[in-house]
Amino acid sequence: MLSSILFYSLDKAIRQYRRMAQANIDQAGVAITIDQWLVLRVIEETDDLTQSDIAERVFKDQASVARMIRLLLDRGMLQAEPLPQDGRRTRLRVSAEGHRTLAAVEPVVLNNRAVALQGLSENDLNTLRFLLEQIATNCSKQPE
Amino acid sequence: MLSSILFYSLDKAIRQYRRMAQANIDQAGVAITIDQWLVLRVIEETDDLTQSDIAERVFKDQASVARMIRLLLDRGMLQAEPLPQDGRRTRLRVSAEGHRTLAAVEPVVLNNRAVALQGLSENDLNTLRFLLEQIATNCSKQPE
DNA sequence: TAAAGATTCATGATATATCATTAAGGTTGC
DNA sequence: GCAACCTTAATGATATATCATGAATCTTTA
Repeated sequence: MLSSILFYSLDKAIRQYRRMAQANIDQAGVAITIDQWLVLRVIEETDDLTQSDIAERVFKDQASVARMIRLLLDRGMLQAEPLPQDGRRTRLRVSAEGHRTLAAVEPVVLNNRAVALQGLSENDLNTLRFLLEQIATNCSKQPE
Repeated sequence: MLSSILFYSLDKAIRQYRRMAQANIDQAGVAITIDQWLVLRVIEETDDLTQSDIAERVFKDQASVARMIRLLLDRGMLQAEPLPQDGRRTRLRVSAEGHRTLAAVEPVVLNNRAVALQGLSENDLNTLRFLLEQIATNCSKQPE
């Protein structure tokens, strides 16, 4: 039935996109995953977020974000300094290496999007976004 | 920009759906993940598939499918018999326990879909599916 | 029919998803 | 000022995603 095909299509679209996107990043010679890239970009944009804040923005789990941040620190993309006003946290900043990586990924991401959305009009995109938001809202409304 | 919001919405919709769906399955007291359920259903529908065939149908990787099948076997949802005509493969069949599980999950899945798609018309669903398929096609066309 | 090649499945490595829990550090209320 | 409570981050456990590779088993072909 249609509704089952729908979720299949949804899953398929996002997976194909992720595969293509990651393949293109790899091929550009940049060593970062899409998910790490997303986190790095959020930190670049807004300083001074907690892991939970970041998780909310990238729509992931705090535990996932904690591990991604650890990886980004290990790879020298991020730097952490202690925060005097709160001993639990650190202040995260994108390092020079991190900025270089973001700059290198930027055009690849733009190209990925352009490729993925070929043949879709502005109007299509708006429709799509509206319907997807509706689904997300429906799903979060009913925690039962 | 719009295209970035789009992929965010796509990601969000599928994640919210999966969270809700899994939560409702858990709450129904059935011990299976959505992904395992999907594989089990494919095997129920069509006997005598290779792991790669199954992977293609559920849009996953052969390696992922191999591990899910192992789990389903361990949990008694599936049974495997050797195939005389091909020593590499086994014939997978849904066990009685597997059938019980599928039956228990069925109404939950139908309800999940109904909840997720509240307020969307038949026409909306068609539009959505068409656009998502377009994106998937765009992404798979360009492996570069 | 033997060697080369293809298919099938399993598994290692690394990353992510999710839930649960822990430990440490803040905040509040009395 | 201390006890109860909340937040923050880290981590364990389990499942999945992906790529790569290995091993066993067909299949082809010369």
